[in-house]
Amino acid sequence: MASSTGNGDGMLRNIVSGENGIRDPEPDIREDQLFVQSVARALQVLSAFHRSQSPLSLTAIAEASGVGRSAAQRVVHTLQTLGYIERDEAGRGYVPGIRLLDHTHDYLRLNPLIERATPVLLDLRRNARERIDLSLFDDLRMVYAARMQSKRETFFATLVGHSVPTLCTSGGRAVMAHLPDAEVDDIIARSDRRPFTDKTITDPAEVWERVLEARQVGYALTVEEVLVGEVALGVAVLGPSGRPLGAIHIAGSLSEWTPTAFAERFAPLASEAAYAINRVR
Amino acid sequence: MASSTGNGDGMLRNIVSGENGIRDPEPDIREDQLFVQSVARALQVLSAFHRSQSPLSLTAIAEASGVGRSAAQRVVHTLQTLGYIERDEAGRGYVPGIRLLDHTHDYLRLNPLIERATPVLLDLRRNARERIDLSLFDDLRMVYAARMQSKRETFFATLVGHSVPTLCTSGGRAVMAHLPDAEVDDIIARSDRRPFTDKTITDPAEVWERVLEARQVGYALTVEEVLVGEVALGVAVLGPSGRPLGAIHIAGSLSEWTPTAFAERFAPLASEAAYAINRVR
DNA sequence: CGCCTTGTATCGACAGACGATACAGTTATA
DNA sequence: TATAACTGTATCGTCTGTCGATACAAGGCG
Repeated sequence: MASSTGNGDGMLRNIVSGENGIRDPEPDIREDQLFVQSVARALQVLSAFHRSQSPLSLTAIAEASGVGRSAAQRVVHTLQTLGYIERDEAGRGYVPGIRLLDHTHDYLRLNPLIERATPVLLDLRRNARERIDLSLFDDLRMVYAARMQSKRETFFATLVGHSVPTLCTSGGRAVMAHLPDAEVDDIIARSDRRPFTDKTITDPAEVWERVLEARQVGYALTVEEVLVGEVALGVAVLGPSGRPLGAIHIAGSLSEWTPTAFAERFAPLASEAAYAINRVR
Repeated sequence: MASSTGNGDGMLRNIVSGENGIRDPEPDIREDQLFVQSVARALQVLSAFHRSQSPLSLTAIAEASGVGRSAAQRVVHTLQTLGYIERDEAGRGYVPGIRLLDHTHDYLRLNPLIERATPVLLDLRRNARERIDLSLFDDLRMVYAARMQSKRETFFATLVGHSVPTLCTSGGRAVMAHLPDAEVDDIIARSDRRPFTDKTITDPAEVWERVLEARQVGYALTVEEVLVGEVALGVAVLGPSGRPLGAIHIAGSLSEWTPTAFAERFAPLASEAAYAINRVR
């Protein structure tokens, strides 16, 4: 049941799952004088939900977060009191709490890129009539911060906070095109290579090819690398220093577009939008 | 220079500010055996940004969160290491970190209401061609969890996590219409009465009138109570037990609609959508 | 019906967080 | 230019507050 031919479903990553193939935030936490363990434990507990598709029981949280049962209990109690964790509707187990959205709001509000980008993206969506996303570059992954749907979408793919590997998304490749070679190598080397679909390109040489192409034309195009039937075009958005901070995506369906037609139609629009965002201070 | 005529700008709440008139989450935290102070401190530190419009310095965080400078320093250091706080682009001060969006994603993913509502809302937006929101009922406030823009919007009003008082929004009134009288009284009594605009209705009797009306017709309509020029229609979304969990909003501009025309056009659509969401188990 | 899992609660011991304090680097004021 | 007022960073000893162990009530399930 585990590995069959090697190209079966088991090898492909499931995009709807919380498991997005990105390693844990805590690689080798040094125990500084300044590093507060109890704070880290609290966030570990909250992070237990990253890998879950359903409400978690207390003991499930404990083992998922690698914290003792007692500690988990007390932390959960505290987080629940503060509204960061809630009981499930049905009363069976815990789910993340609504107070988390307050911090989401703070993050989005205080992110200058999002502020600059929002009006431009709304314009872009009106003109393009396809799905528009803004994703933020976070090392190995691109995190969606603003999503503007146009047609019917799968549920999970439309959520703020969803993240996909930098390696195999149009926006990620566009971002890599603006990074020094060494950093690109580094990202490719450290990235998870498991494919999402049969078309996902994860071979270092092939990825590099796409990155170089993106350097030439100013945008990156991916076809069915994350979602079957989807073509996506990404253009990087740069910070004042010229460093890429994220990317604009335009995504469409292969049932309506050929990849080349899609690129011809939307590359100018996306580039223009990215330019508008970069230009504003 | 403080209070002039009493109806000046100073009396109105600024919707773009982080200050949304909602009291702090911590009213009177009892120090249980089970309550972990250091966890609460960490979240207090993160909450310092709720009232800020710009990056905060270490000392600013300390005093905004009511935590000693030393403690704030260590907590910030930890949160930064974990990615929950970042340095500002310009290097002056701190802002919330991108890792917060991971928890946003978890919250949205694991919220069954959002899962059920998303496809319905996308349909609704396609049919209505106006802005569609899903807000979640959280005591005195309604928190926006999904936003589907259609036309140009002001930046801050479009963010996930934005919250507005239950008292004076269409969705909040629709929710109150499904609550027992005592709870409605309670909410009205505890709510902040500061108006957003000249048209904001905060008088208890008048609010009750609107709630009763919503009980009759099944929806609530607000005109310019939060944003000048905006008319909004809200319909409650119920949980399995019949308790209101949130609301669907449709919002339009008074430059295109009279309030009555807006209600006639969109009340059926919104009700139908809410019904579809309620129905699905 | 007893068994297993759920969440809740208490207590003593000692890990570890707290406040005080100090220092270096940068921006503002005299 | 001097100097004051900030920034962020770092160290240390005391004592606070968290940890693990342990126990118990309330459902759910065979």
